Amino acid sequence: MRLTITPTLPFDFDLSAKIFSDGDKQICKYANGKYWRVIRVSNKLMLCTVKSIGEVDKPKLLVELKTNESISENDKKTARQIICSLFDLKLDLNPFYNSVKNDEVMSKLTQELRGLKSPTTPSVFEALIYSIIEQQISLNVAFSIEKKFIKKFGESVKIEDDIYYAFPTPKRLAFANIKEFRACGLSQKKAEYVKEISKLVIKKKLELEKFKKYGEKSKIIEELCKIRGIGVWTAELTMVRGMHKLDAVPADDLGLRRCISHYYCKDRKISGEEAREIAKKWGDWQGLASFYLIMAGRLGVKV
DNA sequence: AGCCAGGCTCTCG
DNA sequence: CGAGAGCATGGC
Repeated sequence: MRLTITPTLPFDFDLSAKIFSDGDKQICKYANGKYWRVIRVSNKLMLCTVKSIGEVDKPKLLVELKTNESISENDKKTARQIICSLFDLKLDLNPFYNSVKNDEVMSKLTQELRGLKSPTTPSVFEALIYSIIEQQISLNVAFSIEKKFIKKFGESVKIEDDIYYAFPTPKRLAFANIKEFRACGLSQKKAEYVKEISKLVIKKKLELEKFKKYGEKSKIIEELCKIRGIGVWTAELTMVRGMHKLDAVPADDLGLRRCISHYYCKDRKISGEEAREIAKKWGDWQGLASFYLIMAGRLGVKV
C-alpha cells in the first residue's frame, strides 16, 4: 500500500529525519534516504516507510505501508494523518523565519537549516515515557535503556522476515512488574513512575492527548508536574516532543543550554534561568528555535 | 577506579 | 522550609 503526501514548503526531509540516523533498525531509523517505524492504525500494526521524491521547495513524500492485516480506506486516511503529524508536515516555517530575522545567530541558522521541521512522537504518552527515562542520565545510557525497554514491552510485528517493535502501550506498562522494568535498566523510582503514569492513563485519570488542545503552556506544565516523576524539565520536553508545542522551551535541559551557550555566550556555562532569558527573544517560536540550535550543534553549523 | 550524565523524590536538619 | 543524598548504566 502506497500513498504520497505533499508537505507545506519549504521542507527538507533528509535534514528533518536525520535525528533518527542512529536509531535502532527494529524500532525507528533513518538511513539511505529512508525513514521507517511501526505505527498503530486503529489497533493494527503497520511498518511505515517514508522517503522523499521531491525537493526542499517542491516537497513530496512517498509513504509505504506494510502490514499483515487488511487496510481500509479509513486506515489509509488515519495513517496519512499520523505521518503528517510525525514530521509536522503542514507547518509553515515562513512565519518563524520572518520572526527571527533580527536575531543574527538564529537568522543564520534558519538559512543553513532551511526546511527543517521538528519531528514528533505519534502519542504524547510516548514522548512522556521517553522523557522520564532520559532524566538525569547521559543520552547514551538512555538510548540503551530505551532499546531494551521497547523490545521487552513493545508489541512486535513480522514483516518480510524482519521483526519490528511498536512503542509499548499504556496497558502493557500498567500491568508490568517493577522487576521487568528494572531488567531494562530503569531505576526503582523510574519504574514506579512509568507504571503509575500508565495506570493513570488506562484509568483515564490522565488524558495526555487532551493537552495538545490547551493553549496555555504554563497550565500544561502545572498539570503535568502534579504527577509523581514529572518535573518542569520533563513536562517541557514532553510538550515540544509530543504535542507540537513549538513555543515551549526545555530551558533547563543540559544539551540545549550547551547549544545556547555555544552560539550566544561563547561557550560560557549558563544556568537554566539564563537560557530562558535568551530564549525569550524567539517569542512564540522558542521550541522550534531550540530545535534548530540542537540540530545546528549536532551538525557542527558555524555562525 | 571513580565520577559524571538532557532530574526528581525523599529525607534530614 | 532548603540543602543534600541516592539512583541506573555507559563512557571517559
